[in-house]
Amino acid sequence: MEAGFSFMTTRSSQRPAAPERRSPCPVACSLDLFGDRWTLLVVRDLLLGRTRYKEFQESPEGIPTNILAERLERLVVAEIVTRVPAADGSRHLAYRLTRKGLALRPILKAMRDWGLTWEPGTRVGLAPVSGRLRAV
Amino acid sequence: MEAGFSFMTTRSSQRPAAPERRSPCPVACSLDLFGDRWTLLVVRDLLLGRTRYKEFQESPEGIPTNILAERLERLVVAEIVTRVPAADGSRHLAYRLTRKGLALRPILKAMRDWGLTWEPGTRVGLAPVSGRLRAV
DNA sequence: GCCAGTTACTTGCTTTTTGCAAGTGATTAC
DNA sequence: GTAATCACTTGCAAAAAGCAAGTAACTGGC
Repeated sequence: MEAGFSFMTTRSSQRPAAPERRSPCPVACSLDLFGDRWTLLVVRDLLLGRTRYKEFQESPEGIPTNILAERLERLVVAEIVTRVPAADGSRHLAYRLTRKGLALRPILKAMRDWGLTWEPGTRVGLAPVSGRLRAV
Repeated sequence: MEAGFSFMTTRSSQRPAAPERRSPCPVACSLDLFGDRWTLLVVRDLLLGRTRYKEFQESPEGIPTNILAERLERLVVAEIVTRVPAADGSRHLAYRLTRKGLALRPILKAMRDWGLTWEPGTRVGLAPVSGRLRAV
């Protein structure tokens, strides 16, 4: 419901206080936020200039739609991503990385470099959109 | 069974061929290997000089023992970790990062830096063991 | 040599999360 | 006005996580 205008709702004002941290370790805390097989792929897509729900769905890994919705919500709550109106004037949504989200770039870059070096058969597949941001 | 000598068994010779990759993207491939809430915490402990099963269990996050066993096995199969005899001459096991595993350091470092910068309340908690390796 | 304790796990079971398919209401395109 | 698209939600089966308990091999003290 209320899909097209959800960026105007109070959805992000629900603050879950503190969802319990396993330890004060910054690595453990990071993993509590994005320690799963999908979240950083959405961040990768965002870093490559993708901004819309449908674009995330079209990535080659094929994220299930319910998981995509849940991860986007988690990223918004964590203030890594914000919902904004789409740039094209339509009332569709767009997702954008906050400064906190853009700061994830070194993590993604380190993962890409590690994969390219140590996992044979991997290669940079997704092209950055337009000229918005260079490769992860 | 046969705990003390399992590093002499053929356990690591069972090769699962290729456990299906979601895409050739190096980030997706990395997440297939360690995209969960626990695996990189074990790698963190290894980078800090911890080498034994019990030491991993004693980390503040409290990894469940069955998950620890499964993750260690996966890391061994992925050739990120090797099982070796403990240094103290006893017949206990020790786990050590391979070159491939040591190459994960930039990822862990980027996560630590991000957490320290963007997640208030986090701090470097685990001390490196003896002089073996400096902080993640 | 005997017994208690430690190490490195395994097993069983319940809860949570994932993954797939189908459905839905608002918006946009023709 | 009708069909298609967008951004989801819902339902359900399967997989994984999480907890507790158990266990074989080894070690340490007497």
